[in-house]
Amino acid sequence: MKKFPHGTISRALIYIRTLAHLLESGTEVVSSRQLSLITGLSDVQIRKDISNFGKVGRPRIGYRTSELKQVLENYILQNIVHAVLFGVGNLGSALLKYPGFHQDEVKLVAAFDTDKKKIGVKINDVSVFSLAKAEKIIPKLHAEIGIIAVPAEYSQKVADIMIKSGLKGIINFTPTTVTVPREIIVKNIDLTIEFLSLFCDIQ
Amino acid sequence: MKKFPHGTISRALIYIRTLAHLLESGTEVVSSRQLSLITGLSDVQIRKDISNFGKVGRPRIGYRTSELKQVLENYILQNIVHAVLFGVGNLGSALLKYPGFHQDEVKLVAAFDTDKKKIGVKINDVSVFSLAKAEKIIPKLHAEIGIIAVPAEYSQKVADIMIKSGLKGIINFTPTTVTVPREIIVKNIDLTIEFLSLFCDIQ
DNA sequence: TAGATTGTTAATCGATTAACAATC
DNA sequence: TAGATTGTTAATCGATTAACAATC
Repeated sequence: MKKFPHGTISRALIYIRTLAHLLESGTEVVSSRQLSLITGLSDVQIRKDISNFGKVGRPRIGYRTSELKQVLENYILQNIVHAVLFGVGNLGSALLKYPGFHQDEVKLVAAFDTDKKKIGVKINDVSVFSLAKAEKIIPKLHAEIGIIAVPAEYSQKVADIMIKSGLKGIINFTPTTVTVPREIIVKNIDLTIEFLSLFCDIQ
Repeated sequence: MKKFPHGTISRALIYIRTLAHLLESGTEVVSSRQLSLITGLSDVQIRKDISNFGKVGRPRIGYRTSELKQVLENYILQNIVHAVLFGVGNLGSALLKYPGFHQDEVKLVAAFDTDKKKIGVKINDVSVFSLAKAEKIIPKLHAEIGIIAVPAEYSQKVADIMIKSGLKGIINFTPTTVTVPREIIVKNIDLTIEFLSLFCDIQ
């Protein structure tokens, strides 16, 4: 699954969504040009991306909507991603209720917090456990990814727990850099940086 | 502000944060090698990034912490970014309470919703207005960026209102593509895609 | 057949990395 | 001076874009 250019996976997910919409509206065949108009990406890039997954289109005709969707999903969505959440504050709660996760792609399987008022409750069918039990519970859950949504000063502590628990990927919503072994992959989603870099772009 | 490589701005914001921490702990001078160890970025990249902002370091010595922080901030943080929020649901409420915005860099100046129960309330000192009044209110606020945090099916409608209101940048949290004029810049933050692409990376 | 569209190979572009000269 | 570190110029790398051949 490593052989694709970096952005191809993200764009493939956009293609899958777009194809799902087209299928709903009964569109059976679609060209790269049409996909380009919908997604704003260039038709060349769309064809290049799709060619990574095999020769699925027909010259002169385009792509069969359902076939292309199937092919992309076979490569990318074979497995549901199981994630655990650390920190059930405002952001954490919003993530537990995030409607995009309620489809079949991403599933939050547990949440952890240190606040006794939160421990034991269920939010959107996900149980909140004591942070102290994380290392015991997580290995049983087959989770791959952990989400850091705690206050920034605890992010490293939580990251350490995640690594001990066997998680392989971390999504860090705090505005801090966490230090992890090389084989662990961290993705930082820093909202302030997103705003500021967009702001620089529009200047 | 356009002349910098694409990632330089984002990384510069990380440098600013790191330098702030170092300053707090009384570190007066720091080398690119030390910054590398803290941030996980390479020392060469750090020097290259910093060189975009002038010759601020001293060979053999390193960078003066406060001076470097000042220089980076002068380029990047001259202005506060003013943003307006569309949609005060779970995610929208979390954004209104996001502690990262309470510093000086990003300020949410208004929120809009269609739910009468929400209109008129204040969350974290930000007033929630009727969506119908957006086009009247926004031009008076000097806001630059709009945030889409409404249900996905309304994202295009909200984007159209944003454009009519004179906003120049859009941060779209819905898993949809919005169509906008070329001069408007859209940044999509699609949490499902973030999870899935991280998942692909760890496979 | 002619025309449209895919998929591939080559060219371009931008960013990262490496090498090294400048400098305190 | 010798050594360490910056900052710049050149090399590398990867991704995007362009050109075009293949094909229905």
